[in-house]
Amino acid sequence: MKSLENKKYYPEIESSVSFPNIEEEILIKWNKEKTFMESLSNRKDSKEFVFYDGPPFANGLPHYGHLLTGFVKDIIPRFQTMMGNKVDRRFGWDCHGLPAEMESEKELGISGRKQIQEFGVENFNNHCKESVMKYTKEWEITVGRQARWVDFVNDYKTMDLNYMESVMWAFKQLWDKGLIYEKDRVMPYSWKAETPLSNFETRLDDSYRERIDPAVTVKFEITETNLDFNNNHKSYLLAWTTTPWTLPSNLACAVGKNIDYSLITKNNENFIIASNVLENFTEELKDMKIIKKIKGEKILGTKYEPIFSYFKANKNSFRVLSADFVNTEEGTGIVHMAPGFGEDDQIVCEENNIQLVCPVDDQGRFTKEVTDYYGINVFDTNEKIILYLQEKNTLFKKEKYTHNYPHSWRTDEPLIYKSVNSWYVNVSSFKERMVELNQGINWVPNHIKEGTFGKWLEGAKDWSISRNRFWGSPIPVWKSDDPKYPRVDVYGSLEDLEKDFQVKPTNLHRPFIDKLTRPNPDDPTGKSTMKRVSEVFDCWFESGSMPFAQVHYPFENKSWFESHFPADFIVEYIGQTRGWFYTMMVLSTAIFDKPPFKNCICHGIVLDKNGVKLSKKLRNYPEPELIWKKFGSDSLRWFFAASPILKGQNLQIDMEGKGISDTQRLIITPLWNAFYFFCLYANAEGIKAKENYTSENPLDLYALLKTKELINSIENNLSNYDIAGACQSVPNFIDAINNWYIRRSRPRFWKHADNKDSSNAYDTLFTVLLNITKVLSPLMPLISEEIYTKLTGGKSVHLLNWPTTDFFPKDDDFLNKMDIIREICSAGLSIRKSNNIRVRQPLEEIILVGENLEWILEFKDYILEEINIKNIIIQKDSDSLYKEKLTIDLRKLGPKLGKNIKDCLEGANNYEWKINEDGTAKIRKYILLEDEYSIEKESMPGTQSEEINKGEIVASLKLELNQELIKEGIARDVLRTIQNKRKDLNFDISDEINVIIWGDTQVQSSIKQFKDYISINSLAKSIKIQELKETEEINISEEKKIRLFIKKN
RNA sequence: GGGCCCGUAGCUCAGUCGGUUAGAGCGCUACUCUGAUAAAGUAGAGGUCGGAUGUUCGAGUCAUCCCGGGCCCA
Repeated sequence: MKSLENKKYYPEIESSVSFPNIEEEILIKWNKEKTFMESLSNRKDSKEFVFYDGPPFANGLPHYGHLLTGFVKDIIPRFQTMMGNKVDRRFGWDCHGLPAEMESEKELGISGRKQIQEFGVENFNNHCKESVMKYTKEWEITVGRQARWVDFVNDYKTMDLNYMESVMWAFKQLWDKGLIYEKDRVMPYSWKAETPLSNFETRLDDSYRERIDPAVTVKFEITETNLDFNNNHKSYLLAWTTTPWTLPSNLACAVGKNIDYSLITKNNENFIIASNVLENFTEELKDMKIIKKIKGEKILGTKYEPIFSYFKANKNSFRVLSADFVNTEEGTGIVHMAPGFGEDDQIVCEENNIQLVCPVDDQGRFTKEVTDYYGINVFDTNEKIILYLQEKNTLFKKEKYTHNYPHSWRTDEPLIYKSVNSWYVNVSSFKERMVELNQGINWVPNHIKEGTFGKWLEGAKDWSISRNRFWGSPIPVWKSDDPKYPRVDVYGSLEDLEKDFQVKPTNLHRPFIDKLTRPNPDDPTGKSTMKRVSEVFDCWFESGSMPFAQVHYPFENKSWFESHFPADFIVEYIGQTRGWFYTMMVLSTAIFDKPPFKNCICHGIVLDKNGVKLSKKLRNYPEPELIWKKFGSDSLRWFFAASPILKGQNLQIDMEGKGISDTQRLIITPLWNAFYFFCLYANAEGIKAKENYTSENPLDLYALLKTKELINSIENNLSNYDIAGACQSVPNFIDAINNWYIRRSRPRFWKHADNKDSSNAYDTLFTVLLNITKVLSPLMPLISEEIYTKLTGGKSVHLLNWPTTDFFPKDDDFLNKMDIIREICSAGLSIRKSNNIRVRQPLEEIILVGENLEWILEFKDYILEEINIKNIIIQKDSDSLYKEKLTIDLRKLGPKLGKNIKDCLEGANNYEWKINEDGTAKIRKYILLEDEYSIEKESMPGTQSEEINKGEIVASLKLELNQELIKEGIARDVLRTIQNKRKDLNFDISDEINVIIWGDTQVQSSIKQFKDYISINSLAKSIKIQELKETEEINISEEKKIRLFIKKN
């Protein structure tokens, strides 16, 4: 069938290939040919599509979450590039912050502020600078292997001088707008790291762990109250706490106004406690008597004696206050308040003019006011304090309490809540504006806008942006060191600094920046000095500054920034609604009064098989390396892209990568097979195909229209940032091409290279493959590149424009027709199945009943061949095959008939209806208008007929056999048996053979009659009918057996 | 305790404006077909749509409550 002198226009493709190997070769090729750069320079003068790349922490290795984000960060820009836009992709690195410092401390074997200072801030920061970039190589390798195109050369780093200057500028902008203030506030505080942490810092690293703490219920002796206990005993408030160490700092107690409390008495002591917690104290309150029940508001104003006397003189203190946050879930319904160590406590006490006390130093030790515990870490004083309470007879109850408590992610020590001085952005003053601006952002999934993100903005609190640390952008505030001559200077540029300090800094890091001091201009004595405050920025302030800081705005690139802000598109995981999305929103609203981005995809979290977050400790995920080697990165990309994870849901991934192998098996391999088929036969026939949209062959038309449909679908979905939606249209398409178009067209691809229809087939398949490699290129960039380049010899599919559908056929109705043809074939096969008639047995005819079905005859051959039948009969109606069934339009009739709809429905289903001459229908006593019902065909019960296209067509097979048909069936059985034997003997497709067969007389006569048919299809040079005693009998069907011998010619 | 998301077949998920008998893909079983294809076709098994109550002629879909999971905030 093939001749050796045929010219081969396509590479010889293996049917089974190693996709990982192909991928690696493509990556090498891209590298060599600098394809990414070319894709950018091609679009030099095009409209820009602005993408912001969120900077990862540089000192960790990339994991699945990064891979996932990375795929999306690649898919959308590739698509937009093909759509004619220029899409810059600058990589960014988040260099500053606590993780970087902690890593350095570990590497240097030092810990804590004191040791860093001894080591030298300059040395320490130098080390941070090196250490923080140590995994950049690994990042480049991984990002490269996932076929993500990123510009690593022009990357930005948050530790660059230019970047830091822009951050400084941003702070000055906020300062000038009056949005910055400095204040003591209670914050999560790490006494190991000696710095407060922002609330999202404690969350993002999953810092909550189980911890067992003592929980004590203590007695506060009442000194003055309006309550009447009807006796003269001493009275006490019962309060509960899991942090006994905060008791020395107690300044008040709080109750809920509307909570019910009981006044009770036992053993000559009175107590106040919430009524519905009494059952938790049955033992301690055995034999108690309830004096009366009251609402919390009656207790307000009651005064008590502090347990510790350190702050006895504090004004307005030691009273019962009202607080909304009090509940009776745990404890006593009376909350002990230490405003130095609880945020809620602080707010309530401030409202009541109580000045807070905070007798704990930076390292978590009591200061000297607390004489008894001076210098001891607060956690170590818990037991000592409990002992003291016992001695003083103020301990009412002691328990162990297990709860989730935040820990420092690095050092594992429990955090404390502690009042510290910090710089704040007054976010609450413009949160309404953020909510408004948020309306202009398109979120994927949509519910993020009003849900997670919208709600977060509505409740936004002021943001603590300073950290008492070393490695970070400095807070650019200089203060007078003498409170008698106060002065504050804030700087927004290097130039401003130079003006006042006569030096232009070349490094804004500590300790260099701290060396800039000058005499206080407001101090006539000339003795005080302007010194920088010691804090550095929260690194989230820096990443939030990325839109402008990455280009050193406003000092450079002014017009660039103005045309590249806001971004068209960003993507990160859903948790960034508290992180990067949020901090960008804050800064962008405050400084520019604009949203920072227009479209944002929030993807979900990658989990293991059991729904547990992936973690290095658990090793509960396959190494990316393994996935690359086994399946390649396109499989992983598709697995992610087609999954619900892009709609904010979680995605489970198992150790063996099952979902990933399914992707390869169900998507990539079938696509490859279509390509392989094309190359195999085009080479065999010596054909060079060309792009051609004009074939009128129905199969070609169908393939082209399916392709057009696919292009439109992927384009619409990707334009709307619905990547999973784009993927979803592909399996159906591949099925149509492989299992219908190619299968039905197969004979057109061989043995008649000169034939017009054949070249149409080649051209069409070529055109289909060419177009799908284009539209799939964002979704599987490596495999589509391989197919494209092998198919066309072109440079790269990624340098092309998105295909236009202008050239494709317009007859979209044709698609429906062909789909009905496919349905008819399914019905035919189904009828065969239920009647137990094998497909090789030809049948006489298929009967199709319905209105206006003549068009089906155009497609006659496909049906005949697919279900092995001789003829098609089309009829208008047939009483024996179907009944007419009336279907009511419930949407219309439901409201009209109300309760009677049931009766009407029953009538319709029992065929108690008739159509009137005016087109109305009568069912039982109801009259239905013409548009309130429809008539469909319903096949008669039995095995011979099936409904198609929702009852518009009924198909039936004529099942009777005659001698001719039986003989032909036997001939096909024989052929199949010969073919199987060839396969068993490993003969080549083109080997010619000689055949000897023996069977009964019916078999013999079949073979004689269909000798040509058998020999042509099995490449048999000769077929002899001859007795074969030695060879085994083979069943060729349920009834027939033959003996068969074949050998190569 | 509050907010957001989710709960539909063994698995992964669709399910429009509430509408008659709840779908797809994968997996499983049987049969069929097959010289590009580790492919394909036909069928079968597999569902109290997390639970309850309510609204309605009618609820997977709407409302309320509860249960379970995830994320976030207290």
